[in-house]
Amino acid sequence: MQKKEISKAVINRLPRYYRYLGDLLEKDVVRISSKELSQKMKVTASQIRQDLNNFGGFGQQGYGYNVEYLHSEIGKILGLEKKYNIIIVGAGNLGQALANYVDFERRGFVFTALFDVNPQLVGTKIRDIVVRPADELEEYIKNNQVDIVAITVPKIRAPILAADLVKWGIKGIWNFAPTDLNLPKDVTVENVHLAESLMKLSYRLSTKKSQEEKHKTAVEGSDKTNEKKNKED
Amino acid sequence: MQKKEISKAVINRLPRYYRYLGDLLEKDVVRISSKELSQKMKVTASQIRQDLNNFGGFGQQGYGYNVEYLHSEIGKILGLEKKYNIIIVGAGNLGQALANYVDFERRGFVFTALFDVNPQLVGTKIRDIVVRPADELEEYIKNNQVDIVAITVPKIRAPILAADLVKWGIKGIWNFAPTDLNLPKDVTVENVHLAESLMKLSYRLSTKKSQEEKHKTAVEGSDKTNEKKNKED
DNA sequence: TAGATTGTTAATCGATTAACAATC
DNA sequence: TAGATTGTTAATCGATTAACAATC
Repeated sequence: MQKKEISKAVINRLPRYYRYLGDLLEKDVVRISSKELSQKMKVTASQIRQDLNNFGGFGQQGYGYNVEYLHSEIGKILGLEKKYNIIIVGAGNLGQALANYVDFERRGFVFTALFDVNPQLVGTKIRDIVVRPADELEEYIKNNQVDIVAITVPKIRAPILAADLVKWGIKGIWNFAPTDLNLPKDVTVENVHLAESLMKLSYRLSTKKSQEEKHKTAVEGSDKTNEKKNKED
Repeated sequence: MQKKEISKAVINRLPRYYRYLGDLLEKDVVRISSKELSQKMKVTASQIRQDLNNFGGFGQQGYGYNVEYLHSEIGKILGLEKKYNIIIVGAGNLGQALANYVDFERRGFVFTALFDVNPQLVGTKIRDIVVRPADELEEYIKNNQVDIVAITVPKIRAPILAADLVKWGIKGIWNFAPTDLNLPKDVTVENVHLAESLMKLSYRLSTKKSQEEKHKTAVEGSDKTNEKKNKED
């Protein structure tokens, strides 16, 4: 009785629901309807109800959803009731920035170690996390519970490192290197490609600019044509 | 004669095409067919051809695509032939990490200034970029070309900052604060939500784990049922 | 009970894949 | 010319939205 596969689009939206519900919770909001939430989040109420019903009925007809309950349920779906030990390989600026990001710990993501090849960095501390030499990585993984490895090494080293990590039993990789890692399918890779994010921004900036120019010309040229359908992400 | 709107899914894929073509270029590959590229990128050849034909015919029947030409054309589409001045507001770890990321400059993204409210940070330098006091932000924007503002301030300050930036004429925002910014539609916001990325990873880790358990049980219980359709992102 | 709002089915819309004629 | 591969149309698939009966 295989449960229907949850689509990736739905999963991508879950953390955003979780965030909005967390904000509501902080404001002591007790209940919310799909309609109210849809207005806040700028999505359709229908989509919210469809998304949630992939995981079960969390609401009540005529009432809506209990904020605290729904928040906690989505947390469970996202696997946030568990604790994750994360190690960071690459203690450069990005690795250090991650290690300093205390906020993740609230959600159960704990940075337990940092590694780097650079002897200058080895031994230094980020918060209370000491930077270890990269050649101790294998041993560390064998002797400690490591759920996720954040890869913040240069592009060229990332694929080799990833292959090693897999060999040593790692199943979760948070990849910041600007490259795709081709790993066995039982290994989960989540990519953060900052350069690509920036390119998307530049694409939208340049098309928006040229649209405005076109628009200006049109207005000057003929008459008012002011209607603008816009579809945000 | 309004050109058909390019879908967001297509735009999201463009930077990845650009990256793969850049890699091929470095390896001195002269031509590539949609089929070869599709195998490298693990997408369908049909999708590649459809995507590219949103912007015009870059290939040649019987030959494929010229790597250098296609790379350069996608670069133009992404707006990478222009130069973008980026300032960073929030010179904490993440802001510093970005400022240090030299690689963006190759693509025409130049960090020109850093701002922070913390007097301890003001005056310090990241590479050759000095950290300025936040109250000089408005003046700086008025006197310098600023194309993109990277927001790396705490969640609570982000919406107010963003509203100010818009007031001062900023049209492009690269938002790292874990909140949505509701801004006029002529302002382009690109979000990088690291916490949400981590939650997606934890979702996939926890579901994969339970699938394996289910799978193991199934195998033990009955017999081999080893076929696994998998659909990666 | 009447009103509100969910859960869920059906209709629509959009994106992906397949197929093939055009053409290098 | 024959083979290869694009550009593009048509078919399929999936995701979003609309609608409404169920029910609190």
